[in-house]
Amino acid sequence: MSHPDASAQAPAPTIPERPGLEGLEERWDATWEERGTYRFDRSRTRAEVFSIDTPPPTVSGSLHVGHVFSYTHTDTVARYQRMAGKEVFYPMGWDDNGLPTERRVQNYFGVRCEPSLPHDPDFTAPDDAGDPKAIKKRGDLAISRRNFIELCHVLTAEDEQAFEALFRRLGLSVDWAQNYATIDERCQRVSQRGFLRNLARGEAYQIEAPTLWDVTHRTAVAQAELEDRERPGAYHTLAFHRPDGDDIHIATTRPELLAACVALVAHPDDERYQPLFGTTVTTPVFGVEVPVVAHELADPDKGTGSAMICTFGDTTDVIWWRELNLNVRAIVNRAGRINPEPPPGIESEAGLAAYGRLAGKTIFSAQVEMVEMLRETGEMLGEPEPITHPVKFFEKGDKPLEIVTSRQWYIRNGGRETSLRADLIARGDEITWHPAYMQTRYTNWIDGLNGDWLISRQRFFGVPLPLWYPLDADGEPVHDAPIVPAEADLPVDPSSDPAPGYDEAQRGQPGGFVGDSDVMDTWATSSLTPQIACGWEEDEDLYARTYPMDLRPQAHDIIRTWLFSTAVRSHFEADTAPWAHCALSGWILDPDRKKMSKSKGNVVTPLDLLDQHGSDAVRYWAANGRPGTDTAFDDGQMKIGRRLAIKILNASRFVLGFGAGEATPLAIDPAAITNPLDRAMLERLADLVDEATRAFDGFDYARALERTETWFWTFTDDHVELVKARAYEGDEAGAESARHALRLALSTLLRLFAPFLPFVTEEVWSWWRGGSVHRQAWPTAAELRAAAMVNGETVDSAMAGVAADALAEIRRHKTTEKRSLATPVIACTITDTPERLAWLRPVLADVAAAARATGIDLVEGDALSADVTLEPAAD
RNA sequence: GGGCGCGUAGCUCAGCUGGCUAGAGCACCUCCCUUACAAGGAGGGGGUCGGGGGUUCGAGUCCCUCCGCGCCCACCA
Repeated sequence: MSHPDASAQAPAPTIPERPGLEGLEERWDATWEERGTYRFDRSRTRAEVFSIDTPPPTVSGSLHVGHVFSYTHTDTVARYQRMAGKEVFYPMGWDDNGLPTERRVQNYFGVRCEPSLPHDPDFTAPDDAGDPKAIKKRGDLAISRRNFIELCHVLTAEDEQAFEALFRRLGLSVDWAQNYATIDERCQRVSQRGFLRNLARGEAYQIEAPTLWDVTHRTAVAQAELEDRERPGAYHTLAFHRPDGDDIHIATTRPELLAACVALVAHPDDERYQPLFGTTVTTPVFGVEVPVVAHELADPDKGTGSAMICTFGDTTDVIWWRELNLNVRAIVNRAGRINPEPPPGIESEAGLAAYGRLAGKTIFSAQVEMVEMLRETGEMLGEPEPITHPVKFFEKGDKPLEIVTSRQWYIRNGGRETSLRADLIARGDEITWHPAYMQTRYTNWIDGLNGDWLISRQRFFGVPLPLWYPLDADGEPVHDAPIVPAEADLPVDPSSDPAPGYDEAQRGQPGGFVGDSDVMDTWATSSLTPQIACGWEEDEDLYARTYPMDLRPQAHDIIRTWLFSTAVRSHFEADTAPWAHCALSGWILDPDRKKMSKSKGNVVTPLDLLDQHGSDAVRYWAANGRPGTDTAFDDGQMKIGRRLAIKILNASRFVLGFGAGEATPLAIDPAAITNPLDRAMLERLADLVDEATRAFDGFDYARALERTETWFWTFTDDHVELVKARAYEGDEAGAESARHALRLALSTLLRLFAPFLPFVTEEVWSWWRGGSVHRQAWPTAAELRAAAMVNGETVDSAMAGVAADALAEIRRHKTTEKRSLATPVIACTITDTPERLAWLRPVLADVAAAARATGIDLVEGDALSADVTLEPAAD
């Protein structure tokens, strides 16, 4: 073992007179950094390494309490693994890629990204950055994508420093030398290489198809980025006309799409409509002839049992359109407005005139106008009937999604292939889920996929798709023949780098090339965090020692995005699951049981929290949150944590206060531990170590903490009280036994607490022992049981409980008599069962001393009771 | 509509494969300066374990059902 920390010299014991928690965070963070306490030792083999796929927090403002919560959970596990003998690979990443950063940069600098502009190497950030008034006056500055990304780096660099400072203050045992940012050059390279590999193997493909489209951001979005929101709407009942003159009625919430109607649909078993299948009807207002078709997705119980199919109103329309081979009659453009030109099929004069009234309008205005026209023609039955219904939104958008046809890039994810779907579900079985039921969400998500993973985004601040297209003689791009870069040239930006084999002058020229202007979805990069962190194709030595990783900690709401997409990429790239374990953390709820969020204005600043309570105390609260369980924000728990930390300081000071005159002060010599009570205590401590170890091995840090804490308080209240007198003034062997046992217990407890309370445990460790407590070996039950043994004989740990019970019984009398616990006991008789008395006898002297009794008589009986006579109160 | 989780003391929660009188902390009440700690200590009150059935010698724990809460997913005319 050549770890730098192992060689640190043991300091001379120095125990402060009045130990405190103030300033521990700064002092120990600096020391850990200086000593390289958490530095990853890359000489270790894969089997010796525990690697963590740390979630890169989104750098778009500030960290919140939820981060403190979940990152603490991971850190306790990391610290445990490190002490248990693993070399922990614990990197940190920053997710500065994507829309949130883009928005901040636009607003902060007053710039707008224009991918068609050439890169300006001399560009510098505007002087008036951060001054909204000045920016408003001058207006937004259009800049190239590469310049825009440079600005993103400027702004995120500041955030990243603040984040690192907070995480250090919190005591995360991250190796800060292992750092990445999802928009940095290495990540772009890995991301683009990953995509090119997918492309080469046929796992990535492009297709022109109906796509979920956010009109605000003007970008395509993926299924995983959808959310439903309840919105007011209304059923409009419209009359379509049969050739025989009868009408057929359908209900719709989107009458503005009537011009996009390509068919009516009803369930094949619906007798009302069976006679009409195969016939045609004409649409109201526009007079377009459309077929009546049958499909089992039509629900006879909804509306009138028949629906109009439009291109495209919702995802069901897309299914019907595809499976029934219907026409395209698109009317909504990418800006969310009605196209100026009518779609094919509208040919009558009245129809064209009606369409003219809609052209160019927003969806909302078009609906108003359409309803007006339907009223005019009398083809709407009654009035619209208001309803509230769920509408699909882009999770970061504020207008309902539309569906437009566009050319996009996809990665296969099982959404269209049952065998791949089964393979990916099976990957879930290779991962141990904590808690186990979270795997169901993964499986359900894959089962519910209805398409492949759309990765292209019509945005700017992201990793560009590393592709160009040749232009034909007419200057039209040949999409089927994408030009790819050599991997050695990555990363590339096709909007400023010329395509291989072309000059920049040929950009946009007939016979030249054009760069793909899209970027990849942010998940397309973050799905590669194991590859990024472990140095895939960048540092093969590191990769071999760290991948596949041991642990992915993350929040449960992004199983469908981050977790799943990571599984997809590792499946394709390495034919393996990305990690052995994943641990899903819960939410932080505010005291009203609502999810904490910025918009509700109930976010507490993490730094304030750490200042107010101390990092160990905040970590204590966090570590009490069960894996996967939502937890209420509770500063009461932080106060308890603080008290625990202070108690550790005081108890340690007491335990280490003995034995200044010993030959080797503060040594721990198991051979000196001979007293049965001391030995029984160590037996119990061994049980605790077993339990804490088991809990940690199952990633149940909360249980490990709870058991350790309970044990510790019993230790201070009972054992320390019982042996105090003997440690002070007992005979030499008895005093030595008490002191050595106390020190062994303290050494063990400090190590058990170290994952939770890294600062206070390190502080105490430094008074007394060399090196960092965080690089010590995790305690074992075996060493404690061995220490508790004398001449190969063990003691029954029940002894400790019997002694504590007897003492409690005497204390009860003193309390009931309203006397101080220091009151001397003149006479005392303890009654208990023969079995328990047998345990009590060997430790009776300690009980008597702790009770301030000169002697205790024992009487056999049915159960514990005590007859106590106290020294009379002096008036 | 499907799936998952939760419902134990006023509050926050433990209670792991069913087993001694259902626990902890906080809050509340009483008492105690005791030479590690008053940022402490000793004690006390408080629960039909969401309701109802069932399996079992025995159920907070297993099964069924109902009620309530939360989350995820869904093709939402």
